[in-house]
Amino acid sequence: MALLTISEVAQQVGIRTSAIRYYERLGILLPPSRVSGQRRYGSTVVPQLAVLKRAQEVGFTLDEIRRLFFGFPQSTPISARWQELAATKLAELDAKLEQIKSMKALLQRLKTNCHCDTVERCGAKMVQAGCAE
Amino acid sequence: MALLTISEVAQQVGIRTSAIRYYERLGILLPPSRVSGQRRYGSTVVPQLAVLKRAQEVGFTLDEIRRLFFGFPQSTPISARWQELAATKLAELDAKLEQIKSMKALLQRLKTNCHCDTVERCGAKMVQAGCAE
DNA sequence: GTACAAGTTAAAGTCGACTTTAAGTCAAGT
DNA sequence: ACTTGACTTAAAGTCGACTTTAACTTGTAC
Repeated sequence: MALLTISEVAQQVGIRTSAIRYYERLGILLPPSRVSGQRRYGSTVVPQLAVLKRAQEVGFTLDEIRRLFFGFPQSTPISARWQELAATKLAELDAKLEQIKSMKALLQRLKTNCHCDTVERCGAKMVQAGCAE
Repeated sequence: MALLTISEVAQQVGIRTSAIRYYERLGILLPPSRVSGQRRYGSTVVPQLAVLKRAQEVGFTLDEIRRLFFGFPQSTPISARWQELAATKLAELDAKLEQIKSMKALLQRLKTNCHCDTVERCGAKMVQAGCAE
């Protein structure tokens, strides 16, 4: 099984080499072997990075991803790890959803109900009742 | 009509004095008059900051807020300004809503459908079909 | 006259996820 | 011998919205 250079890994996964080095510095990727100073990766790093990428897509921070990889007893299957971290994250996503919905509602009211001429009038109404409400 | 010091303004609006100075540096607030070097504000600054705050609450950046205040012909009423900027912002908020919804969906599928043991297996499946799909 | 509170400035720090830069190493090809 | 290309590192830069810090001035109270 051939070892991969950092740029081969980057290309296969679709990220930059600088990101890979950054993940290593953060302790999300274990330091790989070296050949005359250069990193050489086994092929397992590709699926690892795929999981990292997917985890980012669903909203996990790099800190949480490090916990996903290294924050459980080694015997804990990845499925169980997902379970645990997903519960919290889903709640966070729900909170964000609600926040954006209320931003939308507030903006909609402002758009349709505001008839102010000046910033000062508009702001004065907001101080009292919220202008367009 | 009494002039307000920066900390009086800050207290009335519920923000820090450092934020007020920051807004002035960005050109969102006009430089006020001075008394022996210190800023003195007319009371119109309070509703102005109320509008700024509200604009932030509905998702506008400081750059967009500067446009709200100074990016239109002076005769343009604030209501018309809101109209124009709100249209774009509502579309952005909708996009964010959709993004979060798809993150939720993806995470949900991962949580309920993933039965992988190892990160490598899970990632390998993702490369192919997305694991839990 | 001196301490204190509140103001002033420019510059640097914060957070997260990286990227960019500068300077250097290394193996291979001509 | 020399160039090229790919790699290495540490440190600094980026974005946005501020805050914090350090050093300084000013007016007022005792």
